[in-house]
Amino acid sequence: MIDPQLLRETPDLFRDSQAARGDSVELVDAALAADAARRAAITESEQLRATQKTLGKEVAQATGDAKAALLAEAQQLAARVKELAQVATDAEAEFTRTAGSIANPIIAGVPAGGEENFVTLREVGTRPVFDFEPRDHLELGEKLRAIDMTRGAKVSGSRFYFLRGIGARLEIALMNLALDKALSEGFEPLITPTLVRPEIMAGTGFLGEHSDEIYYLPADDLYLTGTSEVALAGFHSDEIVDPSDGPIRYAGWSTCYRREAGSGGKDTRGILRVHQFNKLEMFSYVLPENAEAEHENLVSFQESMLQACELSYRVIDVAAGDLGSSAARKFDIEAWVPTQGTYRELTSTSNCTTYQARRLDIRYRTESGKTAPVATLNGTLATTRWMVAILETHQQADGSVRVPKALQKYLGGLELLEPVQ
RNA sequence: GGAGACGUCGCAUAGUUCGGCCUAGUGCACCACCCUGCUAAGGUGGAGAGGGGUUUACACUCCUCCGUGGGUUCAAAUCCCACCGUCUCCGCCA
Repeated sequence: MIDPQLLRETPDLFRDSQAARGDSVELVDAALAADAARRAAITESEQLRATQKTLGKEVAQATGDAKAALLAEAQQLAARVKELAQVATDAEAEFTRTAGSIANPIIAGVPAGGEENFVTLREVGTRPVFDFEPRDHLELGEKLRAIDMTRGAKVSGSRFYFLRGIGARLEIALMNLALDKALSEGFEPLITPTLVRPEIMAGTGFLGEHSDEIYYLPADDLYLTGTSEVALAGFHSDEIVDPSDGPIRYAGWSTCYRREAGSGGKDTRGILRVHQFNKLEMFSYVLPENAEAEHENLVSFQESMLQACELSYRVIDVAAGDLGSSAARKFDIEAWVPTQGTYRELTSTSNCTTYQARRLDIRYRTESGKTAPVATLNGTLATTRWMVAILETHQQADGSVRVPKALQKYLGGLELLEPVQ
């Protein structure tokens, strides 16, 4: 939810943002009109309500004929109060509907346009060069007996898989490397629920544009989360928190579920795009004025993870039209995937400013003692998908895979993953 | 799944019988000041959340909030219904 006061004071900020995203600019004017209507309706309704309360007290004290007369008057007034209350409720709902569909205004500098209009901020590391024909991650995974797609499909359908043996160990190692990184940066680890209530799902903004991406359990009216961001944002919903001494940081470890409804036929090979995977997610609650600095922090933590995995990558500033409605800016880090000859997304980190917090009612106390919404940020620290880049980047001619130094201690000192006959 | 008890402004509680004097009282904790020869005690005052109006701001003022959402009524913390949550017992179950 956007800031209604900011909307009133600087509507052009929202018009420009909507335009850069390729969203409706007219929505801004509709919301402004709805806001004015809403406030007028509230004022009228509340004034009449005040009259009714006064009259009610007179009724209680009156006796006899006077009471009967007052009662008749009060009855009529009650009907009118009810009408006006309904008008106010409707006006409020209309404002919520229009203003609620306006996306978080983008931060100055975010490139306008769609998916292809991203700006590359930097490229880091050297792309691997092979003197043999490199194998893709699935072929490597099968040779190492690390990934089993066939049995995954047998048990659960397409886009499901088993991580097996060294594959299972490699994922756990990666997750633990990420967890230690998170701990060293002051994140409190949380193992989160992966089934959440509708209001939490809606509060994080996933029920809008992404609703067909989400698994839903109608018998229980619960949603399976596609990221622990949902639970981490809901963690402090309806609370007043204190980020005055620095960011409140959580690292959420969870399995993630995605329907991949709109991606039929895309990335069908291997574990690049699957229905279920594991992820360590960073989440920060910060003072609004510190949000951009924290955003840079999260990116730097991610970069150190990619560097620890000895991957070649680029950091991109995602274009406005490719941002979720909650994000005011998003940086993705994409790793070089040799057999695809391109970069693929391994992390994503969004600055949601106060947009998400306003919807989930997460506040802090300002110095004057008032409450105000905090800013929230989230970003990936590791996921199952990283194994794609790790396997392909560090492969050798015989199908073995070199283990990045930083991961070795999480694999009992293992330096090389070797094919299983 | 069955039976029962419960849910009040940070915490703890009063109020619900029988609707109006609840503008929700009290204690603890908290903040400011005062007093006090000192990590204590005492005194005075302040202090919940959300939203309107009016303000540069402060202040003032009005409305809403007693788990959530409906309903009855001139009037609901209080009566009715549904839902959510917590606890106890029983049943079932990795």
